[in-house]
Amino acid sequence: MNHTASSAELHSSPSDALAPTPAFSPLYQQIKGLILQGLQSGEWKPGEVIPSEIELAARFRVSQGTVRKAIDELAGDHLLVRRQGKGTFVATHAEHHVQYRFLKLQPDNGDLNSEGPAQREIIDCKRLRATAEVARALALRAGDAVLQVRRVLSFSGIPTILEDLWLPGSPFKGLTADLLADYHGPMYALFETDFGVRMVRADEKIRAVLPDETQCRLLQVTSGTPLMSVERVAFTYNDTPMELRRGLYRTDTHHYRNKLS
Amino acid sequence: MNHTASSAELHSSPSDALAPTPAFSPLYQQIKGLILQGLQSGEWKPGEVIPSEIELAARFRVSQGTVRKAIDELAGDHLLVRRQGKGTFVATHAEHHVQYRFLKLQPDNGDLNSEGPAQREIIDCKRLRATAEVARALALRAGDAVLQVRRVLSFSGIPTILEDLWLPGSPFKGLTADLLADYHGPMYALFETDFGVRMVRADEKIRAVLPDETQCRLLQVTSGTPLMSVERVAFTYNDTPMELRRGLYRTDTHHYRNKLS
DNA sequence: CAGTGGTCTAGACCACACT
DNA sequence: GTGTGGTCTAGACCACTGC
Repeated sequence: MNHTASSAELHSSPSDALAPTPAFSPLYQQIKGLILQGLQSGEWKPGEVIPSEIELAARFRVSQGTVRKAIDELAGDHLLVRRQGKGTFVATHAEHHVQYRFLKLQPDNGDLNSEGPAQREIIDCKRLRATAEVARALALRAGDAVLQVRRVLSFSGIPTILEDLWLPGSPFKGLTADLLADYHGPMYALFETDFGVRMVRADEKIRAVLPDETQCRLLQVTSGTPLMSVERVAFTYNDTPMELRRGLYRTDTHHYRNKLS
Repeated sequence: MNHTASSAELHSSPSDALAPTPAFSPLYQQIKGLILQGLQSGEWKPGEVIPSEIELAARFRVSQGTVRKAIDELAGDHLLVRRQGKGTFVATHAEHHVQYRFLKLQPDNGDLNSEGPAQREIIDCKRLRATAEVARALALRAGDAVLQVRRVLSFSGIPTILEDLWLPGSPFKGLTADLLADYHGPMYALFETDFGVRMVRADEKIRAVLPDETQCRLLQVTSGTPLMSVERVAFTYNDTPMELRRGLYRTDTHHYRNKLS
């Protein structure tokens, strides 16, 4: 194919000469954007196969190598998963292997499987109006409808994590305490299947804090027990914030693990 | 070139048929290993350029594309840095841009530059014998010589981080409190220039704790103040542990930031 | 200008999964 | 066997750096 011609189609119009950058972007970046569109639009849903590299190359009128590089980057971002001989799949939080990808707390004896799955208890799930703080985190306006969920996770019967979640009201219309309680599996998997919201990345701010009275009761600790406060904002495609989560972690039997590189 | 012939040279001997895996590894992985050797052996030092892709391709008798893929992975691991038009460089902790790559604590008002560099105070630097715990972390034997360093980092005059470091004795022979105090820049940069030790990755275990009396004094906090305990093991090439570091972070004006993806 | 990394292509062949 | 992703090659051209 003629590369120059095709990239002219894909490039932003050269007429906006006012742009500070010439806005050149390589073909594979543009292909990446097109595949991303397919993911956002729901053309390919979590867990499904996307078309083969050859098909995509034909559709976008580029070489297979260019599609390959685009998919490589998307796989690197954990948006796609490649499986040799089978195809390329849309990543999902519902797989047993990568379950709890965003939960970094683990038992002190590195044995992740020994303690089994967490026991979950939904304390509360109510509809309310966003405070200024919640609105800012979720890119809403103060007063917009939000859902608040409070739950406790226990390991081996010991309450270990107390979480408060805030979710934007409209995408999560229909979410109830019962729905959460009945679902077995990661909450982010439920969000995918029932609300079409896939969490792609997250930002955490961590501090050491002391619990208030309510928190003491729910986590069964005394008021002087130091806890980790983990404030997380999770994003879908397009860097849209879709969840604010405040976690309180007991770190007497568990620790937060971070790999730096 | 004849690919099969060349990879036969690079592959591990096919005679060890007892290996559970056929031990097949792609050419670019083997090239990656060869470049890694050059880095470990000190053939190319931090901050220096490595030979161009074309030169390496000629040296290893493979195509430029194969060298490219090897370098791509090493750059992804932050072992190399590519600079278009200039060449490929060995990564270093001495660059202003990526300084403190492993320090995730930052001021609550996201302004990383406003507070300027940390004030450092070396409290102690002494030679002693490894406890069982330190020995395990550093892959030494209990009783082996180690160096222990204690220091405090302050931001805007507020003592914020108290760190204890343990380093294996032999690679760091000659490290003194004066050397540390006189050096301006990241400690890991000093390790590179003066001891030929480059830290490549690290593992952190984080907890919330309360300080003991000594820690209270050094950080100027009361005994009930919750602090973050950050236990880090840092590794050089070949996954060799070279540092155990226990940090105590005040999180009243700062927080630990973690990006999940 | 020459040299470097960055992109794109086309084609061959290998490894793996399913049927 | 057929189709998928994975590897390797060779060659062309682009973008950036510094002489």
